[in-house]
Amino acid sequence: MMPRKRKRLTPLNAVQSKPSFSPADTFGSPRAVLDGNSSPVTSKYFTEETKTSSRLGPDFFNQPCISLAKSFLGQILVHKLPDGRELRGRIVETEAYLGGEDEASHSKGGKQTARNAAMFMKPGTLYVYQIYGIYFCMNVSSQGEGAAVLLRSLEPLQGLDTMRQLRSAQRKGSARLLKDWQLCNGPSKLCQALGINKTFDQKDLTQDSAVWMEPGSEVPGEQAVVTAARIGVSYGGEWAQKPLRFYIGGNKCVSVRDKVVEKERAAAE
DNA sequence: AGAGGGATCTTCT
DNA sequence: GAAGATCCCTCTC
Repeated sequence: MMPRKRKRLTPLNAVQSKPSFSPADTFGSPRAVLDGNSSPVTSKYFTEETKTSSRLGPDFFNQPCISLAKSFLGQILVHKLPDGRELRGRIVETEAYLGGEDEASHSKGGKQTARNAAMFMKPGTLYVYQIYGIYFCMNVSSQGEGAAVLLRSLEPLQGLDTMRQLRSAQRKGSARLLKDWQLCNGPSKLCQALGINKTFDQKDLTQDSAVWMEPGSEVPGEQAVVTAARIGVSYGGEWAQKPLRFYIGGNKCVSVRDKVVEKERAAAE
């Protein structure tokens, strides 16, 4: 009968339609800190090799799922917006979704569908899917048939004001200011904050010009990594309990902390 | 601090 | 036709 209402703007549209700048985004000091990429880096004294070499390559992504999930902790995810602004976040929480045997994975039973095709593509391929009709979650394909790593939270590093805009766009109480640590502390929050949507599905992190990963300067040691059960997968039977979630202990931006595991950890000192 | 419900729509049974 | 790798708001303790 009646056509369905459509009132929502996609986050990316929202950003692009912004007046190209945000007062808060401009740095107070004349000499801005890291302006990242952008501007004409035409100095002949700086080869661009230093820049391009900072992207994580195929060798990094070509790891078994669990190994990759842990290795992601501390690395930097970057999205360069169409207008040149770069959004950066440090990965602090991930989940491993193994192949066919994993009952909680979209690739359970080894079934490949139009939606999960990216899970079966080469390591470093993004798998982005929509959930609950309104949010997105982003994964990175790893070694192993149908295996991928879900990115659950980031510590925002650069472009925080843009992130705040993107996150507030759809929120009712947008007047309420989000704290820095609340910008990316959840799988769909980080997608919203970085402007990641379905169009990023099947993109290659080792090749794409708009999205990539960089090696972080502060990578946690084994000691600092907390291993716990995955979130929101109760339908997965015994697989729901398996320790396939990893996060940096004590980091404020982790979405869900496992107090029991952390207590055991402390006791094991 | 924790429980409960609504939003919203693609995907697969 | 039902459920979902979520988030946010509101209500209650």
